[in-house]
Amino acid sequence: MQITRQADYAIRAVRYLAKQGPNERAATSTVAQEMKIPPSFLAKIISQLSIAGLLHTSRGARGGVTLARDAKDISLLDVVEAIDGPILLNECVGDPADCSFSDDCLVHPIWVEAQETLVKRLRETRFDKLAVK
Amino acid sequence: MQITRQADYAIRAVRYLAKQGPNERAATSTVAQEMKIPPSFLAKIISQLSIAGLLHTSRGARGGVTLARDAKDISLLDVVEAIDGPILLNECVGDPADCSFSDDCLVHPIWVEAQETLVKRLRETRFDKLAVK
DNA sequence: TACAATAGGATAAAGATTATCCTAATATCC
DNA sequence: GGATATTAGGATAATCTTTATCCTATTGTA
Repeated sequence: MQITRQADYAIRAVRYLAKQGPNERAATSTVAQEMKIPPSFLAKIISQLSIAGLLHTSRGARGGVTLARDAKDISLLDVVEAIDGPILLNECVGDPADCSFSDDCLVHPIWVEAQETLVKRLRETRFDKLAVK
Repeated sequence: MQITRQADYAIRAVRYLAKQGPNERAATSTVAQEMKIPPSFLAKIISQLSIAGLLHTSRGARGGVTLARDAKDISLLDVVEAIDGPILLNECVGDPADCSFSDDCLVHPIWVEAQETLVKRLRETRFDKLAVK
């Protein structure tokens, strides 16, 4: 019942990028150093965030990473789900067909509601408020 | 970001026991069959729930399992934490010393609050409302 | 052309999860 | 007392997830 360390690293990286101007680029190695993330691991994470459309990357000398959109338009949920996949408190919430008790299971709606509350909270939280100072 | 299947099995088992009278005992094998849980796996789970003080077990012929207290005094949180350990949305919530950014990390309070909300919801939910019909 | 940077594949160690099986202990019933 | 039913708990193992590292290829800049 925990986000992975990868997701935490991803959050750190986006926090770092959120303090930069939109035309500044940071090298992965710089972000890694500043935010205490294993550099070769961060490369993978940045790649995933880029595939998810949250970051723009550019190669070559003077290349690097920027946010793909304004920090206020990137949520904690965006970043966590880009790395860990959809938040799911219990298997049955994603696919009620899994559960043989689906019809009369009184726990199911509890998980659904608790999950919605959590997801909502993470979706409301944007990186303009989380940026590294 | 998911409870384990073990925790889900534990919830099923407690749901089953919650429909019994306080002096009825169910054999692990019966619970396993009714709630579709691998029997030898359930034995371990029941053992943990018993250590956690949620169930009473008795050996020998006519032995079996009962709730250690009234269903209304057992929460979803009790059962989940007995199996999966404390709910922790991110490592840093449990031990801020882990995190080198503890002082000025703007994400930390978000995790704390979201976790508290989730925990509260699970603590409020009692098995008298969840019992198998 | 040299250099700086990301892209992405292969590999691997460690840990968590999901079980199964066997023997021991213990309580009940005849 | 002996047979039987039941939990207790240790050993084992397969599979998956997580957390990385390293190497080569590609690409952009000066």
